[in-house]
Amino acid sequence: MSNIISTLQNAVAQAVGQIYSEATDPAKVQINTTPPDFTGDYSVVVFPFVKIAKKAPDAAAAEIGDYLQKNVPEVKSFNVVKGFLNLEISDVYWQNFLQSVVTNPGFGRQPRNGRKVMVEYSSPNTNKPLHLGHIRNILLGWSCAQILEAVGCEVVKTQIVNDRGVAICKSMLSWEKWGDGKTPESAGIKPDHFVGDWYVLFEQKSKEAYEAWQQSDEAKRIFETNKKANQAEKEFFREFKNKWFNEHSALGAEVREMLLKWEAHEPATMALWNKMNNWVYEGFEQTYKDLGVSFDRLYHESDTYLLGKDIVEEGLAKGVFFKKDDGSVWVDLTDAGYDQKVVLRADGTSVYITQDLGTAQMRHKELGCERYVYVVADEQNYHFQVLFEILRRLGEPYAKGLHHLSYGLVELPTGRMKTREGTVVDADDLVAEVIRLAAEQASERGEIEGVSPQEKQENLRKVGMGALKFFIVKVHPKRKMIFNPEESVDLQGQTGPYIQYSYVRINGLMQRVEKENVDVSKAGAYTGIQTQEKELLVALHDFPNVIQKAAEEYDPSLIANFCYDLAKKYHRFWHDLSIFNADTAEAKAFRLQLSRSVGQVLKSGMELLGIEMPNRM
RNA sequence: GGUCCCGUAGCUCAACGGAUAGAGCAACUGCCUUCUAAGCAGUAGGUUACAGGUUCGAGCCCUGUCGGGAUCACCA
Repeated sequence: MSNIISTLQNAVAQAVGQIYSEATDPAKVQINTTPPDFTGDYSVVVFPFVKIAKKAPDAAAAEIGDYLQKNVPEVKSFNVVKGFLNLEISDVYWQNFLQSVVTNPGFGRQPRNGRKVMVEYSSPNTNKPLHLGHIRNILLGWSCAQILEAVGCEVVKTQIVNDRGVAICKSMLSWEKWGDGKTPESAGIKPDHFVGDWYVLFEQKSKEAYEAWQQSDEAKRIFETNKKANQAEKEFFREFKNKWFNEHSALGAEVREMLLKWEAHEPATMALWNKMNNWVYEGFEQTYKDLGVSFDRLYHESDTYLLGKDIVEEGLAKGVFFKKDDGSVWVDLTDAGYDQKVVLRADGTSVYITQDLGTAQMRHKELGCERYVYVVADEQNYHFQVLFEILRRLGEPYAKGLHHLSYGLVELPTGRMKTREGTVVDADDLVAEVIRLAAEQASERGEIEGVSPQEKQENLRKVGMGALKFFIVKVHPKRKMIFNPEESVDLQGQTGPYIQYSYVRINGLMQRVEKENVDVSKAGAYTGIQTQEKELLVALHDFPNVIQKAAEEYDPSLIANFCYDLAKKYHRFWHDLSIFNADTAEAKAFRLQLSRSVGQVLKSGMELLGIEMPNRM
């Protein structure tokens, strides 16, 4: 069944061609939904045609409207207000449309189109558990993957684990020195948190050592000789911290030693590294499971950190890179508005971007995707611009399919999350908290009959997670978002549970239809569609377009807003009109079918956001 | 300082260049004898940071200004 929008676009273009003898691109014809205060379902913007028509907007609108009414069977009537042509679509069209939705559970989704896309949406470090920032990253990425699948792409969901380097060595060293052989099991702590605790302890010990060192004569001497004019001691030492760690700290020396042993594959170090990383993976797995996400392919930095050196050779041969006297290799991107950038150190070791170049190439060989989407916070915008620019210059065949899905940082009402100040919101804590609050509010509301304890718990989990996920995913990715923990667990208003509740209402109706064996075949005979019903139909009709747009823009918030809007309209419909007790059998059947469609679309839309629907609440 | 992003109701967020800028939260007021009130309806709240420009029409596009953030490492 064809889309009414494109039908109207074509017809308007045809009308303009016939009446004014001027060709118009149908795709450029603007069709909007008519605002509630006016009569009509869709409105044609006729201003672009007034020049062609050489008439006043109202006159042109009337002529086009007249043509549409005569030539397009779906157009029942029209009216003209201030140059806007409002069209009313026939009930027959809406009846057919409703029927087509009811009989098509996959409404809104496209068949497979043969396009393969990779979405990398998690890249955690293995020294600490996941936090709120990771949650936004993960939810955005997961949702985009679902949306891309819905428009027909084959999606490969990947994770790249930063499992090596200084950070994990700190945790390792800390556990080795002070861990006393404890394990997550013996300590009764979730394994990734266990590892994170040793990292925190390391930082603490290091901080204490640094403060003690600052009292030494050596420190005073360094301060006096190196301080900037008028620089306070406190500020100087804050800036000096990294240098101190690298050049003066005993712990720092030990960490570097451990890193070297790791690079040399020293067996004991490798064993320790494996042990601790496996603890972390075990913990991550639980968190991912709680968040309801999964990956098709895992990459480890320990496997990829040496990649990219061939590319450097290749780039040198192609003249994209150049070598400096000291032997370091650079790329000059100043003509593209960027800087010069090192791609290989003088000693031949890689830098961050070298590794990313290598990984991109390796992954393309392996996966052969058309597009590669990296879901990474916007602090790395520059890095990805540079990375993509280099790959373009190298003539990599997939270069034009690279996309950085950049999202704004998550802040608390009190400002940025800071590890040092302990304001980081832990992912597991947050998940537990939203479910606890859902349970609390449910119990205030009283028991629901006929629900088993397991089912009840399952529904509470869905409601709690629905609140959390919707709160995060409803915000446009690009915007930095303020995360207010209290608001995130709200269950009323513009929230996940509000949408779930409309679904639960529908679910209740459908169960009754089943039980009472209601005959809905008379739905098609219903006449006189009400505005509350029409609103729903128009909204439903837009679902495929919204998915399409969300896919094009990598923007799940469009789906979230769509679902909220549809749920809101359904609640109004529910309140204003009787469904089971409708005046006629036709109205009852129609409203039940309409409800079924709404439920189906809401479920399908929320699924694209990674949000599940409870049966009861 | 260069580059990029963001400034919309007290707060959190919407609005393919289209009609009178919309929701939720918070505040106040109504609506459960009737399909689940996690709902519905109403009141109040705005010079869309500011100044210009482009056009039939600008929150959206262009220029400038002011605020906020990110980034400009041989760190990752």
